Amino acid sequence: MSANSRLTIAVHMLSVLELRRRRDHEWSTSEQVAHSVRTNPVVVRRMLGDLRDAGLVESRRGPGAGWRMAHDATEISLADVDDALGAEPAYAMHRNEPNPACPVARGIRPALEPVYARVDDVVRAELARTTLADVFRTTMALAD
Amino acid sequence: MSANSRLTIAVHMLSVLELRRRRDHEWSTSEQVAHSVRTNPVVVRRMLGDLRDAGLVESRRGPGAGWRMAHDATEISLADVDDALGAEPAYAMHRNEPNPACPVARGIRPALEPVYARVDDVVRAELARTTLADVFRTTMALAD
DNA sequence: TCATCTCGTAACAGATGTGGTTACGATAAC
DNA sequence: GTTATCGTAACCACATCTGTTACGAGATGA
Repeated sequence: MSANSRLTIAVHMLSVLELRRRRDHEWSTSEQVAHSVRTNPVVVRRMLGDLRDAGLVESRRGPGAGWRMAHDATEISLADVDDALGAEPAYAMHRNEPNPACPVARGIRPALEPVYARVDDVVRAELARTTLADVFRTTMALAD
Repeated sequence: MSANSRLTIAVHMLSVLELRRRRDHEWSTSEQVAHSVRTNPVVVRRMLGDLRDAGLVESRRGPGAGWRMAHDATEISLADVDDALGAEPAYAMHRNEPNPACPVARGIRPALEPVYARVDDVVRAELARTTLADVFRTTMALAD
């Protein structure tokens, strides 16, 4: 299984917050967000909870409570969202230690490390080029 | 769970083939490769089987059989290996259809698609810059 | 022909990650 | 105090990946 749809879901949730805010609903409930994503409100609260811990959204409790974005959509990039989700790099080293008796096993990890670091850099740089406002604008334009 | 150590393992296996070839062992068995990676020979045969289907390695059966690289290490890039493994993009769309009654749900996927496509492009481009020969050279240099 | 070696591959178990669900306490508005 | 909603634990279901056993297929050489 891959964890690779989490960024999509998070951006979807944030876009729902943005849409509702523009329609004069400052706060949105996990139930309302869940309805658009077609998932369970607990799933929404879990993921928005991660985003709140990273400072991207705010939550409020009690009646009339819910969630809202903590910043303007122009100030949040997809890289920020990916970070907030604790996303792991696309490529990782061995899960189990390889055999140190073999020179390949000893040297392969330090050899691949800088390669993977560069890959991670370009991914983050590319994600940083797009903001939630960009995504929201395109989303609305393509909704019909 | 993430499938993200597969490229590492594959490059490790190919490097073992390269090392043994340079030591005048043209063919290597899955048992020998498994010893360096510290895994099961069947795991090696499965993964090298994928690489063979992509034309990166060759296999032979019977006594004295095994595996060898099908090309020079300078001619195979990490992007080729990743392709051969059938690697999936780092980011994917929703697993379940979102609610078409919501404009965000309707527009979010076409809006994110080009973003993810660009991410995939830069990842592939970065991986294409490194060949197996590059990795092998660095691996040997860092083995001690 | 036969013994032997190794690949090729099916089948299954275990670990792990993600998402969905239920449940219930905490909090805040009225 | 009633009500709405978050916060979070607990559990299940499901998919993927890895490791393992098992055994047939193919090739070599005596």
